[in-house]
Amino acid sequence: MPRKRREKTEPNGRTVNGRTAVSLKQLAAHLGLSPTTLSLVLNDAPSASSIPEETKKRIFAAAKELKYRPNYLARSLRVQRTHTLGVLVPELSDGYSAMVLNGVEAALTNEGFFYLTASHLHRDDLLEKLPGVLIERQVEGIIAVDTPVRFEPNLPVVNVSGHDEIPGVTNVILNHQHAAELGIGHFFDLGHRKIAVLKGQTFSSDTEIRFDTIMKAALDRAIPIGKKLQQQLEGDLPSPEVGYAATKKLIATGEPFTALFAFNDISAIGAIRALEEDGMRVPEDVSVIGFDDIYGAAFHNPALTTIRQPLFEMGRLAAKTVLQELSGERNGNAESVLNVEPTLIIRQSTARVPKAH
Amino acid sequence: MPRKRREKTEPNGRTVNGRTAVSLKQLAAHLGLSPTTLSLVLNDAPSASSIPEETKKRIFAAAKELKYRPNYLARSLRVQRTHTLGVLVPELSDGYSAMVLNGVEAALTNEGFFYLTASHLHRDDLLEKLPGVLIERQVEGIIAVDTPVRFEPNLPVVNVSGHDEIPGVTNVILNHQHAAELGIGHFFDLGHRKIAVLKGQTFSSDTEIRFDTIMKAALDRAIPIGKKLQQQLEGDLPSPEVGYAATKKLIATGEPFTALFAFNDISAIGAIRALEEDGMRVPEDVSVIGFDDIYGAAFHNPALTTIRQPLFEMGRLAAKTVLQELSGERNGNAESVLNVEPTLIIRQSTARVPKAH
DNA sequence: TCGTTTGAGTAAATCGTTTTAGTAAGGAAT
DNA sequence: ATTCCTTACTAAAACGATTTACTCAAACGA
Repeated sequence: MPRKRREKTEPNGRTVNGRTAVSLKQLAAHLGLSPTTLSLVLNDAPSASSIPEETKKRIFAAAKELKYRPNYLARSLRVQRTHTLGVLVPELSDGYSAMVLNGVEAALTNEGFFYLTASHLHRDDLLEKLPGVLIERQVEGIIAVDTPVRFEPNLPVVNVSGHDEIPGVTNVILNHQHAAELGIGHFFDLGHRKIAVLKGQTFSSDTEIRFDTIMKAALDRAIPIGKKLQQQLEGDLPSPEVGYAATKKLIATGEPFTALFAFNDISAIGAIRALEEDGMRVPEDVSVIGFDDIYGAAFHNPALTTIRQPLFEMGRLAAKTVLQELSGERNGNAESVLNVEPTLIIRQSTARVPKAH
Repeated sequence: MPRKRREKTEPNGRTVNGRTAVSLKQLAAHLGLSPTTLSLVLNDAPSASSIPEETKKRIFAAAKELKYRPNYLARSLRVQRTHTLGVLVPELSDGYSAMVLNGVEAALTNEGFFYLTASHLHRDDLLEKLPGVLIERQVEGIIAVDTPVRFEPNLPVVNVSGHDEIPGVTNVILNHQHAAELGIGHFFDLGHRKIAVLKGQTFSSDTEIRFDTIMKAALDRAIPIGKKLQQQLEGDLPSPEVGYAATKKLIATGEPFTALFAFNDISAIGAIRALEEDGMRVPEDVSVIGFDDIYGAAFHNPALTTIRQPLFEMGRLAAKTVLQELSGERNGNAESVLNVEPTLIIRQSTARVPKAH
């Protein structure tokens, strides 16, 4: 049973269903006016002031009637602005990037901007290629989310959770010292002295400072964290699996600990599973702190105590910053770091150190 | 401390750092050739066969040296193809859309396509406006994810989890009968006869069939599900909160049940929390089945038994379908439904019905 | 009455490509 | 010696807007 719609597609790919999308020229012809006049009126240009209301009305009416929609491509080409950004992310389904993207979008839509997303999946070839492709498509700026910047930043570039100081790249980063203080401080206050740490995967831009600041905060409280209590996450699946595996290894060393500082919520969830499988209850036997506060952290069982990163806010800030550079309100060479603050969210995965210890 | 980079930004917004992005014309001038020749050679057009290797080499060399990158806008305008799709989603951070987007992207990147994402947040004004804006930007097709299609589909449109039969719109949908059979069948096999259901929010496109098929599957086994054992999710937060609230209400009715079929994993997680708060253990006292199998379902505590939707696959299929329509391999008016199959993933949130019942 | 405004528009260039339809020079064929 | 191919290119139109620099008529001022 054939259904109605596009009866035919022109060789050029343009759709013809009764009425092809009208161009300004066609609309002008229809009205017996020149495209110039229409453009002036439709865009409310200053020089349209001499055009009588009467004519303007006719133009608007015809535009509505024939469903005229300016071709953004043509306009962009002419005015040399695409109102489009490129966003580089490792992957979309890890909860982290999606939340940042949400913030990006919130900042962009009001300004009439859109964005092209490109996932590099931690693949070197894509990390090389994608920025160029985005630039070819005339994006006006690039937001790299947890992604190393390996291209010449000759357009506004903001790196969310980027830690390399690259001229021309603005980094939006969490105050990691503060985050580490909050986490370790919380453990310390609960009486924990044997703390283990899950270090992030090598490809994650936060891995190093998060680890270093945690070590420092612990040391400041005279709680050195030995080699045996450090485990690095391995594998690039955005699933709790990696935290699970790392925690298994941690347990296997035999070194006792009463608290575990996970790299993020996802790995904390995997860690808890591993701990419980080994007969250690959370938080009765071991306290666990996550990082990020993704959706779901609150509803995990036990609900995750975690260091919240304002991911939405970070995305929004990144986008706002690019927009400011574009509008000239901000100089791309100005201050290269924008800090955001973490919050300690105390839930059920942490408790006082067990008596035995 | 001023840093180096874009020393200056031209009034037109184009970057000038030493070397402006070169145009084909400039490259041609540099070589003493015409833009035509370069275009022919660079695109390896058939008529470039008469150009000697020597010249071709010069052209490629110069292009590389001056970092020539064709302006995609100009090209798109000329050839009337943007190689860009628009994707409409309710929200990015709910895990569902992100997963579908992942699949979309996987199908697109090999084909040189990109996509613009637009979230409508269930807002009517955005649902009206966004499709038009995407079309203005000359997207070649639209993928609507769990989003009603309220615009004229005069370009390829695929709706993921869309259930309205709209001429010209292809729906990618899960085989819900099968899904319901799997879930209710599983409960039945475990001995459950008192089954409660969480119905989705009204705005979700899957709400109706999912509910209807579940009711039907239950009835087929002579287990009618009374009004009191049905609760509808309310609120549009993509968080377990809504499942939690609905389950509280369910409990409040006093009607006993030993199994709960949640609308999705997120709400299942909230439901489990509510149940446990009320002293009912999962799965010992109540069995819970989720839907979707999002990341995290496996690592929830208890691990969620769930009906998996192949979300990645659905995204990929949607994108592939649009591409096929564009290439003419597929007629947009052909078969309007593409089915994908669910899988029952048995984990820890379901068990045999307790003896007492 | 002549020059100057003002009003109501328009022609043409432009953005950076692609593509169609050539051209001009040299050699081969007749 | 003329025609006809090749070879190696190029001019110009086109895509669909925006924008600069006009034109032409009527009205106004002196």
